[in-house]
Amino acid sequence: MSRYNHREVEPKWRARWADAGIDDALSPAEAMGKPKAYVLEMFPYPSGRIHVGHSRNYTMGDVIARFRRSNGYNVLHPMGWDAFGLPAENAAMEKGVHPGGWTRTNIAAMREQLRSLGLAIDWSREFATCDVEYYKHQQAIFLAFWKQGLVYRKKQKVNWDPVDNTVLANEQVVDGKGWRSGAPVETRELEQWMLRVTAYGDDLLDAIGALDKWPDKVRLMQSNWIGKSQGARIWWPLARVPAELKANAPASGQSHARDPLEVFTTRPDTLFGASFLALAPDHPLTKAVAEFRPDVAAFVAECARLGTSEAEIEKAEKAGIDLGIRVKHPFDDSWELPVWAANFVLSTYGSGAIFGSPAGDQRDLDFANKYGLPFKPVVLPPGADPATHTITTEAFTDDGVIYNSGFLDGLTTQRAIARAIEELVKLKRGEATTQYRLRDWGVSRQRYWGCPIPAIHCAKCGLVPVAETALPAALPDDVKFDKPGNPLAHHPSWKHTTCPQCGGRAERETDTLDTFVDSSWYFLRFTDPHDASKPFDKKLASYWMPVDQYVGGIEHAVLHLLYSRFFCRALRDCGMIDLPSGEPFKSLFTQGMVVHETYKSASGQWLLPEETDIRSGVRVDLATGHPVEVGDIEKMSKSKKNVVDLDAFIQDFGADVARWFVLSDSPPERDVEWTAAGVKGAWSFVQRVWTLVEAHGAPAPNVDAAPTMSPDAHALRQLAHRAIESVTDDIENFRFNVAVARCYELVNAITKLKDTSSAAQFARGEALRILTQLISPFMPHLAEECWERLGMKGFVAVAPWPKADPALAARTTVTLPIQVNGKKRGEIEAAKGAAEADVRALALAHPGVKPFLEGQTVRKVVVVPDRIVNIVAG
RNA sequence: GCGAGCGUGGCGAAACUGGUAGACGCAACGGACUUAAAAUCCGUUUCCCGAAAGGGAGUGCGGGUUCAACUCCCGCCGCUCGCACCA
Repeated sequence: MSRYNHREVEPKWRARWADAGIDDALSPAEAMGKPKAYVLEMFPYPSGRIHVGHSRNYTMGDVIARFRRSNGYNVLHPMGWDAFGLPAENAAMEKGVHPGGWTRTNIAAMREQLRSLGLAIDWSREFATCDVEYYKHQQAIFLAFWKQGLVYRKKQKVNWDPVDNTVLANEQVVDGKGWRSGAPVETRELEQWMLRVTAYGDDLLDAIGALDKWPDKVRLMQSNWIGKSQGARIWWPLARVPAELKANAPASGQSHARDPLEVFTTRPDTLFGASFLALAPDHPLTKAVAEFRPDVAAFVAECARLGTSEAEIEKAEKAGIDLGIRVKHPFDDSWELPVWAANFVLSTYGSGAIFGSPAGDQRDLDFANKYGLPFKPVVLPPGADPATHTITTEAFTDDGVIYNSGFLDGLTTQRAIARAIEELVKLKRGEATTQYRLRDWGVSRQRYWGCPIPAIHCAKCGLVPVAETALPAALPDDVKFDKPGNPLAHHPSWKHTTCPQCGGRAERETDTLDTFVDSSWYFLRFTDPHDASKPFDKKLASYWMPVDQYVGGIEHAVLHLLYSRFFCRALRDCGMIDLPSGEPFKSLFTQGMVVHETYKSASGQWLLPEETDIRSGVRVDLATGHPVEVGDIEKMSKSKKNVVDLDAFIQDFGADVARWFVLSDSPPERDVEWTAAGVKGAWSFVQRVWTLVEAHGAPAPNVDAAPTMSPDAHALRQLAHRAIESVTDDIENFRFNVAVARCYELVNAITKLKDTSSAAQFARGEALRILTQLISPFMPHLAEECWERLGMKGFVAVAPWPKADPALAARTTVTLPIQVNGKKRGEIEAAKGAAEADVRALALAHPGVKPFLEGQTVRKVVVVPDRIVNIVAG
């Protein structure tokens, strides 16, 4: 008997599939009424090589794609490359290679790796976002959005590295310093290109309700991100301001020295509990005061220093400074409150100012306690006594009844909010408003390796779109990374052009687009990937969209998904696609990571798993023989070296073992730990399946065997048909680990059947064919080899998915556990659907039950049909 | 701080709308085959008492609802994830 040789078998079948073109999607016409299924995994960034951890995401999508194909769907399952981005430029600076060349090399390597996994991907549709054939259409889309009023320019704060002369991404700021230069990062305002996502804010929020095939977690994260809150804006008239502020103010027009201070609140009901106003450190009024007060200037600088990383702000203790300004309470002109600047007020939300109502907000209370500001409770918790209720260090933030609050006394929180707003409107001191956390999307990046923004700066005409006929605005190849800043801006000739309107000399925009733009419509391009004249054909996109199953990591739960949802709405409204809902992804699955132990050598270096081995129970460093420190189990990552290389693994064990392993054991949404023992289990399963199939071969089926079938053989047939039902259901519901367990059960049952009669041979052959089909989405190469060995024609990959024979899958008898007072005392076999009275009689007469009923009165017998019997006695 | 989720054998886990807790895999142990080992095959394996038959306990802890709770409710403890202190 020959051992299964994956090194021969796997490439053989991949070549045959490719020759037959079975993985290519059919056009709508060729599909001839087949339903469509668009299955997509989030496309990868071509960072270099892939490790086994990456394979899980693609394998899950592949199982779904293959399963749909077997069930008669016209499947689109494409792959491409999210190929623009920072790492390529870093490589250019560090290794002196061209970002394009580096990216292409990586793509070539990763394509081969993905191919070797045996994924049923339509490679004819492959593209990379750095292909000019892709991004020129992105520029067209940008121009369409511009026409639609969704594009504008605005000054925005950025992290500026004064040494490298460049804008830094948040991840490039380490401890407030530039990662490369080490210089303290400055905040600068730059004119940035913006996309008006907020135009769709309400729709993006409301539509989340209809995304019923998305994880609740992601839906929640999306709605928190959009963050709609109802409340009021309130104007607080200035009562007293420092003389310097007045002196610096212009004589007329708007001025912080005269205009009321605007504050947003969701709790206008607590206005009578107000004890101070607090402004963000970069609020215009704070800055105005800082101009003549060194202590305020120092405070602002201190906040800016801490402010680069959100985590640091979070840990920072509440701090503030009195600005020497007094305002009048909106309900009582004689009541004056101090205005402070405080580090916990965000300039980017609302108006960058709050009123502090310490008894009803923990942050305000902490702040008031720290600086000795007064406070009084105004919300009475349910059941509390107004005479004794006090607040000291813990604020009461829930709903209650308002007191100590003049005309609001006695109202519930909700009614008091409405009443307070009514009064504010009457006094012209405020109004109801809706506030969003969602901000417009800044898409400008001052970098080379991205899609150029198709705009021209003309001294005469101002900002002018590049003419559509002049697209693409292609990236120049001859760029240098030898000096700081954006290479596009340094290029000697690229930016010089003529104005499309006046024909005069003008300059190209040198900003490129955020790579999230690239990934916001790639799934549309896959529907029509080679269209030279437009981004995609409206009919094709409308046929394939939405993506029926999207699979990816939870790390994209907010931005990528939100931007894609925005793009689809905007494209719909530009008339480019028929997608009434505007929703790109019908069903979303977020998969868990592959994790692995980490190893550190005696000298503190991270070690690759293959650089270690277990010697007499202890894991040692192969280079030195010293024991290694076994660290935490973490997500596979290059930096911790806890990765298993895909090529080496496939060479040793085969793609099928990797695919089977990453889907075994752990539920797909949870992390799975990669272990040598687990690999061994998957490997021996492959061998077991092959051994069974090999031994059985392809005997002529004995069709009239059934009447003389032994009970064991019949039981195998039943189990096989039940396995069809279960695995089908499990794949449908993303329970791959359970599907795997069912396949093990089937193999165990086939192994156990020792009967060699021809009827048993028939049952065994049937079970093996079923097994082969059930494992085919998981281990496609092995399945093809088995299919052939079993004498079947054609590819198992395209064979119709098996259907369970209801007569065999159905259960005729059931085992009913008998409980006495909830404790199991025996069980009986009964016909399915047996009469309740019969079951009750059998249960009461059961020998295991009787002793427990002696001397007891049977008070009740609960019979749950086909489930359980519980006798209540006492 | 806020929000969400999770907690089941030595380990990864299963258990449909409340109905036999621990399917399946790994590890471990025993056996067969082998000169031996690996591989493979056959068993055992939640814990405690017991030679066995059998009994008792058991799904983080404490309560509750129910004939019946891993599942539902209340209160704790622990862990993980997300976040922009969102006023």
